[in-house]
Amino acid sequence: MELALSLGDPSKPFSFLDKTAKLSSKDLGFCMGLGNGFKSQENGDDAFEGKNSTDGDEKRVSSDPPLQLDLLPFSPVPRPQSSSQLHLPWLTDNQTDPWEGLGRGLDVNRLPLVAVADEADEKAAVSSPNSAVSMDFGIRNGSRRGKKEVEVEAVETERTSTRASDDDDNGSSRKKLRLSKEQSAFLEESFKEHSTLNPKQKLALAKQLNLRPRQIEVWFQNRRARTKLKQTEVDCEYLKRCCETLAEENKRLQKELQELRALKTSQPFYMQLPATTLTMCPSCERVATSSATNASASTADAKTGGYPFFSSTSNT
DNA sequence: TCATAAAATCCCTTTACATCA
DNA sequence: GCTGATGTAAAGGGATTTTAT
Repeated sequence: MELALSLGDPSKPFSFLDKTAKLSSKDLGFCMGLGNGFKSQENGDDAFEGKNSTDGDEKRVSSDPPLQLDLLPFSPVPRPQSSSQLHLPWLTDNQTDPWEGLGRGLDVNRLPLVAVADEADEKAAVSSPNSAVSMDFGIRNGSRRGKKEVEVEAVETERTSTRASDDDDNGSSRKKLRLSKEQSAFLEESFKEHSTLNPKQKLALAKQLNLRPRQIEVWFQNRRARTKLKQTEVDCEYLKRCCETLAEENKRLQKELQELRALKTSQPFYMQLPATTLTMCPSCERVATSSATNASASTADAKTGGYPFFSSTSNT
């Protein structure tokens, strides 16, 4: 689906696409895009890919519009911290090894043993999606949490690990686990950088967070969906306001037109003045200003039987 | 070069579970 | 403790793209 609506400057109907235009609330014009079809320029795969432009995944066009909302004159929520602080594995441009920096990442005190493990461990991680190691993530990360929270998480750890073992027994049961705050935060940071992942990045994240790649994938899918939903809500709100504004404007113009018509009726020769010439299409009765000269106005008078409003010029 | 199947990934929708008031 | 609302992880399905044959 693709919906584009443009009011205002026709030369830049989609100024938000070139990312440089920031529409202000003072601008009468606005542009918006909903739905699919726009490649995210902001994502600029290179920044995400580092040098891994040969992965093939970068060719995929993100169907999401840029995350940043250009419709409304609000300031986007400032990012709490730069990605460099987190050292996301793929953010170092000169990095050829995707695993380089994993350990630096969240400074988990060398926590993710799986991060230094070989590929064989990935399968192990698959079988234990949310093991105690990952649940311990935040604690080792030095996050300040209350005792209760830690206790809850401990219980949750036990529960999830139990569930995981249950799932191993019964693969048909749907497992529902809560990602830890640290995992969510890290995923959020990753998402801020790029809303889509290539397989390498997915694997890196999975190892970093000790989750299954499928979980990373699903999380990003759900996250994109949430973003899109919020975006749609904001867009709808803005469109609603625009609609109201336009309705008011229309009402005002209609009223003005009515007054002019009344004036015309009461003062047939009012428009002998060399003022701005108004033209009206006789068929659709739309009025528009024109640069008509007095001469043309007088010509119109002749053609319209002395009614200067009705110019022969059709501006519709 | 073209056709095609397989794989991967996406989005969308739905379901199921966790949490909270 | 029960219940409804909400949030979200996960699954399933269809569409699209890429790749190998």
